[in-house]
Order: sequence, then structure tokens, then C-alpha cells
Amino acid sequence: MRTLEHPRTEDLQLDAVLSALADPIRRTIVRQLADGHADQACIAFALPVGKSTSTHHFRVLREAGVIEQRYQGTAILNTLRAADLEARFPGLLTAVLAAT
Amino acid sequence: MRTLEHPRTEDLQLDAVLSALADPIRRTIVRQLADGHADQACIAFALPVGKSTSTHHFRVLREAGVIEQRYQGTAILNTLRAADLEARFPGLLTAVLAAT
DNA sequence: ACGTTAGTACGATGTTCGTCGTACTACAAG
DNA sequence: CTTGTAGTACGACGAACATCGTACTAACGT
Repeated sequence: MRTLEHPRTEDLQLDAVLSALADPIRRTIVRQLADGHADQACIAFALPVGKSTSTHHFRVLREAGVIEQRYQGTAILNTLRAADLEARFPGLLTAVLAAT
Repeated sequence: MRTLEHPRTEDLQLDAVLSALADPIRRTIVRQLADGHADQACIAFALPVGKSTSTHHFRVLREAGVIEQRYQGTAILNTLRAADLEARFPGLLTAVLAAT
């Protein structure tokens, strides 16, 4: 099984999180995940960009610690790390989601 | 008197605000303003960059609507638009400040 | 074994961003 | 009017970023 790197909760960087959330396409992903579409494969997001660009955005979100990705067969299931973000940066994700 | 453009509260863009706050130098400015150093001139911030770079960062913050700038003699007094940000994106500035 | 599906790796390209230095302007004080 | 102070304009530079297409890999289903 391939494994994917995730930063630990205590290692989350505000810089990385804010930069990740500053992109509209990445906020689209975060919003869909927050709206109950947890554990969706990358392909299910219907982003207006090519496949490799999509991969790029998911990676940015994962490396910033905003989402968790785990393999399931050929797909990757994506989950919002809402609890981790709330623990590290209280209120931040909530505020961004409310504003989107 | 020279005038400076500021976006209206209802025109604040989440994209612009998040991008503005994603830079560590700009967060330094915001933090100092939040810590009671309102109405300070740009020069009072002792930023680790050159003068023109400093101007650049203040402009990004102003154009995003994060700070208000008004001339007073040769100087510019800077103020955090905390109330406007709170009205448009509730909890966002608070969360970012708490995390810094 | 073979084809399908989901995502990655890689290289390229154009754009934006942070940085700088120099020259300039606006205002104030003497 | 001259000097000083605070910030701007402009041009340049390198780094980072979003985007793409093509070729590749890993897992599944038949």
C-alpha cells in the first residue's frame, strides 16, 4: 500500500494553511468536504482544471494539513481535518467556511 | 491632500484577505496594529525589508481592506479595520490573530 | 493476462510575488 | 528657500505558483 505524508497536528503552520485556503479552487474542495461529502475520491469534485493540476491542489491541501488522504484501491479518499485544524487554529476553518 | 483607495466593507474579498494574511511580514504588521499600536506610521514597524518592499506590503493590506491608511503630514497613519473585517468575515481576523 | 480506473511524475510555460535600489514627490520645519 | 522626513514610482530580478499534456504506475474487475 502506498502511503501519503501528513503533517502532525502540532506541526501545522499558519502560513501553509492560509496559503492553501487562499486559492479559490482549493476552497471549493474544502467546502465540498465540509458539506458532508467526506471520503470522496479526487475525481468526484468536478474541478475546472486538468487532472495533474487537480493532483497538485490536493497535494497542497494535504501538505498544509487541511485534508487527510488515504488510498482505497485506485482511488484516494479525502477527508477534512476539521478537528485537527480546530485544535491548532481555533475558529479559523469555521470562519473561512462561513465566509465562502 | 493625497487620498488612498480603500475597498468598502461589503466589497471585501476573501481571496484578497486570505492572501494578504498569508504573508508573515504582513501578519507582523497586523499583529502590531492589533496590539494597541494603532495610528502608527509605516516607518514605526521596523520590518526586516527595504523601504519600497515595506510600501508594497502596506499597499497589499490596504487594497485587501485589512488596514486603513490616511495621510498626516508626510506620514501615513495605519489602522486595523477590525470591525469591518468582523462584519464581513466574522471570526476570521480573531482566529488569525489568536494563531499568530 | 488484459483492459480500465485513479492518480502521479515530469517537464514546460506564463504569471504573480517578494525583494531590491534609485530616483522622485509631498509635506513640514527652520 | 532649503533641508529633512515619509512614503511612492519604476524597473529589474529570481523564486514560487497555477496550469497543461504526455507518459507512467498501482490497484481493481473480468
